[in-house]
Amino acid sequence: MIQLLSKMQNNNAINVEISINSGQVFLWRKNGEYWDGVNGQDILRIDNFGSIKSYQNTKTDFFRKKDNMEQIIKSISKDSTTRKAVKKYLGLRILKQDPFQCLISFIVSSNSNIQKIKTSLEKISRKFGTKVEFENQEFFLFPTPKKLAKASINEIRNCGVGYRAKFIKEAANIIFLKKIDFESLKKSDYFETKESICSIPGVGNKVADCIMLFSLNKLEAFPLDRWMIRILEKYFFNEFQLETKTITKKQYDILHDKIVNHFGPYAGYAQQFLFKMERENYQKKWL
DNA sequence: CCAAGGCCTGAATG
DNA sequence: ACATTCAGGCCTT
Repeated sequence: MIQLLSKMQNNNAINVEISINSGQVFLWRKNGEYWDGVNGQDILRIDNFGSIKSYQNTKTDFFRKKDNMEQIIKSISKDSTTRKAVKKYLGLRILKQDPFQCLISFIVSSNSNIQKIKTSLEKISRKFGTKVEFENQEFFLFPTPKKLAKASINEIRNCGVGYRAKFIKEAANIIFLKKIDFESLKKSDYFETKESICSIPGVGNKVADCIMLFSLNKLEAFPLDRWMIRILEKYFFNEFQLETKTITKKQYDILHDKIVNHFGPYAGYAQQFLFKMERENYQKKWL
């Protein structure tokens, strides 16, 4: 009985450090016992128990506390590799980010790495975001869609994003003009949402899955980057035979279908646990 | 529909 | 030192 109780508590626990250091967010820093980070037009301060203090006093469910982790873990634990990852990184959560910041972050992420993504996004915030003071410290909010839509490509490029600068400007403009509305996409299904955001320049399959998983509540999204492909080849060779070396759009769709068949509707959580485990195995740096 | 090549940049590799 | 390669992809040909 006591064992059962403690097991349940573990499954619902939140590990802030692990969650933030899992490649989902970039504008975060450790301040003593707190983690401070930029989330759109808000700044969050989080303590070790996952309690959130918000600059805008918004009640954001940043750690998705409403997700039933008991059920999710049970659902995705279809194989020994995933069970191992879940056990090792218990408390890892999918974070519910500001969608616009998430969109820009993952456009920046393409063909890049965490250190550089972080540097670029910090420059973008500092240059185009509003400076605010919170808990006696200086922060820059993430720029609004309007601000980035009006910025020149050269100004954006100077933040170290290279050829992605024009993607960022065009993406911001699409959101500013409300050609795509995140709130309505939150209510749409996976395929409809994916088709919509893949129309944004700089957004392909992988980036779209990140945006959907980390900010639009699509828990079946399963971002397939080089690391995940490597993981599938290494641990899931029998489950998902990868037919070609390069993942074309169609191959990506076929593979995603197989993945959801295997892991179920919360496949995105499986992805996050596996990704975290493998990156730690290779001692990759986070923030 | 698929394969191949180009792309900003900076850290790592030789 | 200095050149080449490579990294959480995407777009064009």
